[in-house]
Amino acid sequence: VVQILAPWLDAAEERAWRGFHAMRTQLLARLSRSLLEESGLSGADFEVLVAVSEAPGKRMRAVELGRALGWEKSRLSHQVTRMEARGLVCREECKNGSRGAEVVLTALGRRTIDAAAPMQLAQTRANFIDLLSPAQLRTLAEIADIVLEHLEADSSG
Amino acid sequence: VVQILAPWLDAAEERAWRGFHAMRTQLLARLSRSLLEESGLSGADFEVLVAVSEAPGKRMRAVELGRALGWEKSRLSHQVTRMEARGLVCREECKNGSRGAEVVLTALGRRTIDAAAPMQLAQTRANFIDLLSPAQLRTLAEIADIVLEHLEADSSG
DNA sequence: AAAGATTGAGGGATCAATCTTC
DNA sequence: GAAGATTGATCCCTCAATCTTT
Repeated sequence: VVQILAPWLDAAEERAWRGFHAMRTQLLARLSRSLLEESGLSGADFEVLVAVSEAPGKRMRAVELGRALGWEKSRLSHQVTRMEARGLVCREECKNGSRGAEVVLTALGRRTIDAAAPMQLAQTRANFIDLLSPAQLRTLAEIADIVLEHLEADSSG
Repeated sequence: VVQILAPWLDAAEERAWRGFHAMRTQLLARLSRSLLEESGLSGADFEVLVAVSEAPGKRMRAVELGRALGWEKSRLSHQVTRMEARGLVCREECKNGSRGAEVVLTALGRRTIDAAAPMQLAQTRANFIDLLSPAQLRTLAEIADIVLEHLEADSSG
């Protein structure tokens, strides 16, 4: 979101913030581009397929899926509509009680995610994980924990 | 882009990658939401206003602006069209030679960015920078440098 | 009314095609 | 032809409104 807040940040702060901003932007662009080229999937498609393919029975209630991904229900609904049109998943009525739908992986969806996941992993390693030392990875995880904890506390408190 | 690549990542790698992914997503959501609520600007609006407002004469050639932001020309064109409709910037023909347009900050654009920038800085501090130690900021900057250098080398080589 | 889900509109990002000026 | 810029199509995301079932 931010570019130049320079006058009010010291040099070290600015370097960290700008770096984070640029890395976030460019790494995401790289990974989502390669995913799209190699597998024909958007990042959102991929996340849905991974979540559903790991669920027992390769099916998941829509409301659960939304929670797992941290998505709004309308976003999930639109996304599933697009993916259903392409044959990657289908909707089925929930077994017990008719309130709620389930998202079910199709055979095509299964094949697609099985082919895409190893490639995406390789890209993630090559462009990120394997470039960093164990200490750097540890610090990054710490940073994420701190920031996420703050965001949660702040929104629920 | 990625959620669960767990089987092929060790615990430390997974923690760092998942943490980065979640932090990237949620921090961006928080900052862009507060920017929109407080100033009526999207992240893209903000970046354009900051860049133009810092240029000499509060004006900037479109091609330069695109380079500075790392945007495609069509993205910039669409964005400027929307911002022009809202009166935040306007287009003018380039002084020397008629090839190329300039994007010029309007009085409204000036007022808007002057009001928005301090709030956005405060949000960035409160939700990110001020939560981290100098050592953590330093490591994050290092990580960003490594990853960005790799991405550049990889795309140009 | 509340929970689960869908829909439509509108901003946003990317791609391919186009147009103009040099 | 190449650089600078615009346009239209399409997908993605958010919001507000709606619909259904309990």
